[in-house]
Amino acid sequence: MKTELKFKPVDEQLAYLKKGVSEIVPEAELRTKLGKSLKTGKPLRVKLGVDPTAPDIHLGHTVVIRKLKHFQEMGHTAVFLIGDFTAMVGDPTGQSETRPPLTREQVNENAQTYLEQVFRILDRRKTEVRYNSEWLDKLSSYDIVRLCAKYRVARMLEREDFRTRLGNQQPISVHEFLYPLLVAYDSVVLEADVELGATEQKFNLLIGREIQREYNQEQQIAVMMPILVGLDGQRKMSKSLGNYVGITEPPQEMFGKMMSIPDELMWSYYELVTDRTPQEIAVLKQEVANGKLHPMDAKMRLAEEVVSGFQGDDAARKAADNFQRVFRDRQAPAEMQERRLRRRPDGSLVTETQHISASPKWPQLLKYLSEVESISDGARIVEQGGLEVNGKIIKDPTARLNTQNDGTYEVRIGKKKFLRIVIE
RNA sequence: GGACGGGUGGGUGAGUGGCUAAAACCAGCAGACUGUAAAUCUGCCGCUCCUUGCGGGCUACGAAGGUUCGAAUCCUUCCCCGUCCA
Repeated sequence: MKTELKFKPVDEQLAYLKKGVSEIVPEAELRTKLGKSLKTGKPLRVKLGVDPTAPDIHLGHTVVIRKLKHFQEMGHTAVFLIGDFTAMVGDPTGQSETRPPLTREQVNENAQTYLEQVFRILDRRKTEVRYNSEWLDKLSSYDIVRLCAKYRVARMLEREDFRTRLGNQQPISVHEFLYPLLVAYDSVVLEADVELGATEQKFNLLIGREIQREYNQEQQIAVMMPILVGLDGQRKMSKSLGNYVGITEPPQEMFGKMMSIPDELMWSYYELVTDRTPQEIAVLKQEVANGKLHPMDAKMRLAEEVVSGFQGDDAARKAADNFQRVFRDRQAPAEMQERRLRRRPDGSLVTETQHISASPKWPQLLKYLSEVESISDGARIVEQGGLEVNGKIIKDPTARLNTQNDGTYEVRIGKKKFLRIVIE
């Protein structure tokens, strides 16, 4: 009896896997490996290492995770490596200065939330999850010295961020040299056939190849994805720059953020964070170019697709409707976040965490509700006409919450924030 | 170990005794315009209090002390970074 072919033909696989990819080093070798796995029926081990340096993942992280998913869909083994050890070392990539190291507790907490979020994309049952502390914790000083002996300082200094820091008279700590070596060692332990990473990881991925060779192992293929540009259209998406879309954000928020990207950027988003084929994307682009499709509509489709990928079709549909309503028709959203305040017998108000006077000034109230950064910030917004309460703009920062009202206030802060304050 | 240079607000970076909550630029925020895009224009941009006044208080120029009516600016000690020499 004939066994069913476990893998698709090499060319078909390659075509699928190459979507959106920025570089494969070396591509010919990937073809060879795919061929071999097809023949032997043995899946490739595809490594993606992530350092849990923050509790949430955002759209930028998903680019490379999606690529891992593609390999998974082709029947290969997705090895999702959590760099719980390396997160404490700190990756110098793209850093203009030494990163403050994280504690083990922070790292562990982050790792948990990461995983939950990652499985919104990857198939949980088919993913091999590993933690590099598993082996890195056990290395002796001797092992580490041996590992260091396998690489040269001159090569290390070739790396751009080291070079520029050196040139700018900025500090580089010795331990930062260790990071790429440890990551490379992970590949040795995991016997990775392929390692995924963003283009900025090229250096690390290539060291992986060299170190594997030193350990007499078959070398991994480096598959690199472009960096997702953030909402500002300028810099890489990152939490610290605030130009990101978190994948657990409420649908409306996500939708709104997606709509705020510059038009030209949407094509790269289509390519990197949706399942559209390159052909489909080309058609859309064409339609926008010749005026058949309004850029805003194209962007709305993108936003809806992205939101539905994480929050489901219904939520995405709703978010899109809401966007129409609020920003095209300039109405208050159908559903507003509601904040409740309780009035105590003595007249003062309480939130979940604090006491407020009986009729607070708006800037203060907003600060207590954490809707503005500080009271000064709130006052600023009010003075500049950014506050609307029950359809009326309030410009006087000393204006107070008037108590004669029925206890419900529909509030708009700036262009994007809406909430309903209910006093009970 | 020695010589020299440096540490200013989210970032770059001016300021060398009062006019400095600290130039300028970037980022950010609000408003106008719009498609919550981009570009542009206007304003704001430490925190806080009130009776919102060119009002009061507090905090801030690596840290701690000191000099002075007054310090980011002067002195002392310490910490940190870089360059060169060994």
